[in-house]
Amino acid sequence: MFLPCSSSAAAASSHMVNSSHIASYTDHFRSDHKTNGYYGDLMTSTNMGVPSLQVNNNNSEGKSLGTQENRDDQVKYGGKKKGEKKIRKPRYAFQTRSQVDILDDGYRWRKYGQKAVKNNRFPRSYYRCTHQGCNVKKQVQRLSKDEGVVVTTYEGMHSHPIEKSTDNFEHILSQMQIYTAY
DNA sequence: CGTATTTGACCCGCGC
DNA sequence: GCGCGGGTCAAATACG
Repeated sequence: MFLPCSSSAAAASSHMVNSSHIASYTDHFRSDHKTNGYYGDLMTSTNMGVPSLQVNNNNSEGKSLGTQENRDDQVKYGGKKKGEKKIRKPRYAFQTRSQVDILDDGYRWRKYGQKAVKNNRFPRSYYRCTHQGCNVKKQVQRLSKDEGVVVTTYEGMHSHPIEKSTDNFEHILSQMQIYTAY
């Protein structure tokens, strides 16, 4: 995915989160033996190139939900998709410690929703990649427990190049810390 | 004026 | 069947 080059994101914040548990995003995955390790690789690539950042491996169950998705699923709630597989799309979450929720990863995102999360006084924001034909989604939410922590969940994979300069991305990398890869 | 965000309504799966 | 929680749409609005 992103992170085209290894950047010098050594700037670790003074505080870090050990008790983070992202694993809750792997809620549904069991079905479909489709499990191609494919997405696992994807995930691995998330923390690629980023040297010296602390990977939080406390969540022993960082499984890579193996279900695949059909990309052209324009499911508007008027007409369901072809009614094929009801498999879940894999999602990948990582949390960062940042003051701002909107971490610019180089892609253009259009916000399409915001919902309050239960047991969380902060809302969750839903974004979609604006690139034509790109259905990648992401959602961003903040932990109510520790408002300094932002959880970003990606869904899908970009099939087009990044639109913005990576310099900026390195810049944001220097401000955040990735704790979990999967 | 075109594009992005806001926001309530709507859809859906699930549990009771 | 209904209510709830999570996710999405789309009209209105804000913004450059």
